[in-house]
Amino acid sequence: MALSLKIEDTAQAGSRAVYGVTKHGPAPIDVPAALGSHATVLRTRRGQALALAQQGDETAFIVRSGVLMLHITLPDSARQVAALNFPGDLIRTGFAPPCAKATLVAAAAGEVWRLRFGAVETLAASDLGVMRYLDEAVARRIAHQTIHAATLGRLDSEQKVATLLVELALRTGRCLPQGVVFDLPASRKDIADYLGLNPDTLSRIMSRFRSASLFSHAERNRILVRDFAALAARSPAASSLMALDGAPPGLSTDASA
Amino acid sequence: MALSLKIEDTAQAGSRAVYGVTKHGPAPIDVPAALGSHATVLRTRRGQALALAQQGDETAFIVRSGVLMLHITLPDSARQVAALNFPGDLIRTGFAPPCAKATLVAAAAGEVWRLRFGAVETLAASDLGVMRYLDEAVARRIAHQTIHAATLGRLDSEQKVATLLVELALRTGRCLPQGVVFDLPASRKDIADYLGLNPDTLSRIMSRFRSASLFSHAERNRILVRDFAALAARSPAASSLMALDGAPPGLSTDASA
DNA sequence: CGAACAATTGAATCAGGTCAATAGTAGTGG
DNA sequence: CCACTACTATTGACCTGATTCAATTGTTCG
Repeated sequence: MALSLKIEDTAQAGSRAVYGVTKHGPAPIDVPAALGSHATVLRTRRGQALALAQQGDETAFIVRSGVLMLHITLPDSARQVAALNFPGDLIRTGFAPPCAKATLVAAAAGEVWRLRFGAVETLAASDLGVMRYLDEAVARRIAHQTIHAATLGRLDSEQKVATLLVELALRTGRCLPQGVVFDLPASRKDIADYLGLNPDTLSRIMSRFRSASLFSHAERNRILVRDFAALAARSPAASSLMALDGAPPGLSTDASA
Repeated sequence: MALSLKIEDTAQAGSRAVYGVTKHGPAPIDVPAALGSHATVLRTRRGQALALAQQGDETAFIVRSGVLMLHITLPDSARQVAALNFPGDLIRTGFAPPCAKATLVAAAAGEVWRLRFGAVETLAASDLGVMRYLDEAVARRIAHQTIHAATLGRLDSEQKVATLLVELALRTGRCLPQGVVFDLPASRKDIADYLGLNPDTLSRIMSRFRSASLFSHAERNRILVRDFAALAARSPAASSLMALDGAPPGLSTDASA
């Protein structure tokens, strides 16, 4: 059961994303190592689907690197990407609503720990650090979903896209002298499904932002934001996200003045 | 600290709602009594606001009866009702995103337990029942928010309203021979804010549903659904909600065949 | 009874969705 | 290395569902 990371998946386009992701972490609480010794380590590839439940048991997943999306499809309805999960985040079988098609899909190459939730509970009872992590992870997730609900329900499409970009910059971005760089972790379709837009509209808005110089494409699927503050100004959720996820060091957060 | 329910708040329009709410409960796990002995019991009145944090401490609220709404207002944005909380549900200070105006408002008269979250954690470490309740309550909430995200992001306005009515019927409805009865727990404005609609649109759709005989107004703010199955058929989330919250006994859930 | 407010409803507008045509971008096999 | 195919993304023209605005009706409460 102990960690045996003899996996070589520095494959494809994975490595860089991983570095970027793990590097900056004023993330509230670290994942207790105790959980690692009970986990099965999974290596994910972009697009790979993970079974949400392991042989009927309630299962927990902890993202170590990369990004995981939870896809939900209600009967007779379009798909919704319910959540993006970044390193440190926790997902449980019970988080997905019953009677809906739910899939956990890796958006980027990365590492995921899988645990039986029963084992996590047992651990939490004896190890206060684990309990704190669980409570903290869950509260952060709910706060995020709350922001996301406000985004879906009350923002117009430009604001929605700006909010996503801020979120990605905060959670997967690297700060370079020229600005913040991050990868779009999914296809236009997936991103549109996360924001409750359709892909055409999303594409239009990205073009609009690009021509307004809010960002530029370093290369395919990679985005460079020169002026983070200008981007943040377009998202009503920016300040909440920064408070929740922490701003990458050196960013214009403080320079908001 | 022990429960001292010497409160007479059978006031106003409260009583009936309360009965309806508490009666049918195939609700997954009951709130452990152990929590009650550490709780401050609050009596709520419709419209009353509760402070989300108690003197800076992380605070937990458990709804015993009535309905609580979490209002969120992102800067420069319209208000969003992030969640409706029914009996058995748990709310924590940490669930509200930082940097946003967050308020906990009672939609109906009822009873709420307030606890320091630290005390809850301590209790959970020694009492497995409490831990189970917490995990369960949190998972249910996230599953609900996931459904809500899909509702906000992917359903049209009729489906949104149908989904809300199903949710209310399941969680606060009473089954009478003529059908299911429940109260609208908030003003049109609040309900619209929950669904990401504007009040005019909501009103139009309610009228449309009424003239399609999907429901009738027994009295002001009270709704009678004769044919629950017909209503459920309009909401893609109906089956998920029924699986999550349990259908009121005698309802056409089983008769879906 | 009348004032303040909540809900309904119609008409005009617009943001975003739909459809369709085009242009990029892998990936594959000669 | 270069076609060739299968996708994914972009963009324009058009259309529709939802919002906005405003006028009206209904409800609550002093």
